[in-house]
Amino acid sequence: MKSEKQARKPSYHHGDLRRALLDAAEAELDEKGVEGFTLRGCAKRAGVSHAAPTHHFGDVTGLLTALAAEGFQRFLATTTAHQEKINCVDGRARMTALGLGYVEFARANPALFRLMFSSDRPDFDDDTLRAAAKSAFQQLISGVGGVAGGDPLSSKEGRRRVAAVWATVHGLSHLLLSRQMKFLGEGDEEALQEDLTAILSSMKAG
Amino acid sequence: MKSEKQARKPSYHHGDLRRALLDAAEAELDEKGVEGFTLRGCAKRAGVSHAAPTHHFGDVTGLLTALAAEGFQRFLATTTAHQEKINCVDGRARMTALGLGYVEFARANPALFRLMFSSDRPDFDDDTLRAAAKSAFQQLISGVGGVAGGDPLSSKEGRRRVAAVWATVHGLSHLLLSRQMKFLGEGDEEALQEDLTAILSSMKAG
DNA sequence: TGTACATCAGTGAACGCGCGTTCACTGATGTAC
DNA sequence: TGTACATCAGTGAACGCGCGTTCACTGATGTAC
Repeated sequence: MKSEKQARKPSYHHGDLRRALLDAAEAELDEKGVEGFTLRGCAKRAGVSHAAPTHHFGDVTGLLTALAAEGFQRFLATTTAHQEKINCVDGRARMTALGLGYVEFARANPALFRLMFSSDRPDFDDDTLRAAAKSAFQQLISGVGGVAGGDPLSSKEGRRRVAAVWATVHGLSHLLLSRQMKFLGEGDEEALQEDLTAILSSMKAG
Repeated sequence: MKSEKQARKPSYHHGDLRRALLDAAEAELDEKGVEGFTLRGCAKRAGVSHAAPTHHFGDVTGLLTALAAEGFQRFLATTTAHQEKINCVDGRARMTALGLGYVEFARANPALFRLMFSSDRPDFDDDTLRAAAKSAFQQLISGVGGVAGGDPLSSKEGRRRVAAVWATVHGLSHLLLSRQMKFLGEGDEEALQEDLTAILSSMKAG
């Protein structure tokens, strides 16, 4: 069994390099962007030789795939937390909370968001990543569509409603991240929250 | 003066390499994606040595910047054409046409769209690119906001309306391009057009 | 409690590759006289 | 119309760089006896 003293002192073995590499990869991604991400930079940031990640992720695609999968898990946790926070059974209120969670996740994790939604570097055929993404999408779809009740994807109108809401939150996320929608919120965090809530609440989705 | 015969026969000088390189860059972008784009691949595609582009664009950033700028010009032309095609003065109809043009441009020029909206490889501080992007955005904002009349950005409600519509068309574009919104249109082009029109028309923007 | 040994998780040197860029050059073109 | 010359727009070889990956290795750990 590993004592605390052993865990603290510098050791040849890292302890939890997998975790450290995922954290480093996210930081690297934030700093360099998806396009500028490198395995070597990531290993350096984690304080290990650049060959070390191989033992945990195989190659650079493996690392980015694992990171994206974790991103979808955290995404799901964020939207779920937003829904639970309002503690309300009203479908429209829950939909708005979900949408706010979506945008919040993007703003809190810009690089991760881009990796998950706008990059082709991860392997989206990977089982773990597929499953994580599917869970997130399914919650989104059912949550958003739940305003009218039933399976939203079973009717043309339902699909259109889901598409409209999803597109709105996705577009807001992208445009806010790339700082193209500068006229919203006017620099004030509270004003931005108000604007987002108003936009989502006013959607004709029920 | 250059005769037609001279223009046709292979020559040491290209004739219009600048144009050819922009076309090649777009094809290269389509095939390899923004992340996989290289100057060398682009030059090869245009049939010139990989040092040739330097004379026209300086470096790889210069080429991508010029391509993005041209993208915004074509973007503006597309949305304008969509508006003019309906030949109608009704603000809501014009807004819908604008939105359809936006999505259509993205679908017709996926790689270019990503370069313009989701990449950091072009130099967005470049004067030409800034001007082209500004024109496109301004037409979008005034066109979308024009439903209610006046300057949409001068009131909180106006800004929110513009944001909602812009986010919707931008989000639709992204999600359609990355094939994440598979339940829309159901593979049929006509059905997709109907869906998009319905979504845009139903927006509470006036 | 010791000891031998298999396995795990790192190191660091080396590899080949494709990249953007630079450079001296040269063929083609346009212009002055 | 001819000629000299400057400029333009290409070539192709060469450069250094950082990248991902491979490899033999070694220190650390866990386990069987």
